[in-house]
Amino acid sequence: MESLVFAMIQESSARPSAAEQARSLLGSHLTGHGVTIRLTEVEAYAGPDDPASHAFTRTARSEIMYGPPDRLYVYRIHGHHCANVVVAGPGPAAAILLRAGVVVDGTELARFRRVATRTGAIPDDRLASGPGNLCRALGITMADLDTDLTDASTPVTLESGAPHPGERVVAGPRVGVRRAADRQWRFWIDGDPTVSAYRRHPRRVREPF
DNA sequence: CCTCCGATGTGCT
DNA sequence: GCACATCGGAGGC
Repeated sequence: MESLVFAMIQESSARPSAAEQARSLLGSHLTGHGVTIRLTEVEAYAGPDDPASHAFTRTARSEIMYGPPDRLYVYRIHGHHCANVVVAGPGPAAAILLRAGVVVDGTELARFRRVATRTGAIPDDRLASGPGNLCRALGITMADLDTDLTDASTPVTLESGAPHPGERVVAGPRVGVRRAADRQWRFWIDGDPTVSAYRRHPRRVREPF
């Protein structure tokens, strides 16, 4: 059986790129510890050919990206958690960073989790906006590292879906990355209020593909 | 052991 | 627009 994300791409018999698989994740439902979101913003990260990817240097941390697909890769940055879906790309390693979503179930629980870090009310469209906020809303921590997302008995699961009729998918450069900043590997649903604004890395470097 | 540095979020100017 | 809190990964020594 093919991987979850790969199975959603119907045309093309060739192995889909990380970017194609990222795009195909939009509209899918991700459930984490009682909260479900519909994905609206994702980014693709590849292997040794992608200087912005953790898999660019193969270490104990990035090893999971070289392993089987449909596993959850969680890492910490600046004190926050970020969640990725490992996919089987044409290269030796790839994962999709989950950047934002609309909460479709467990809204009260998501609000409760987010309130801990912020004063005052949080608008519903900000509950899972940004990779760190997404993880906090869904209760995703390092304890969820390597979760099999196709196993319904785990606290974190992924169900395939697609953008609603009429919704447009757009692409742009990945947020906050220093290297390979010209690669248009970020995908989002055009006009969705949960999608974050683009921010350049303070010391962005140009990189020939 | 030590230094550098982010796939970030928030608040302030 | 900018500053900074914050902390583990990675690599140099």
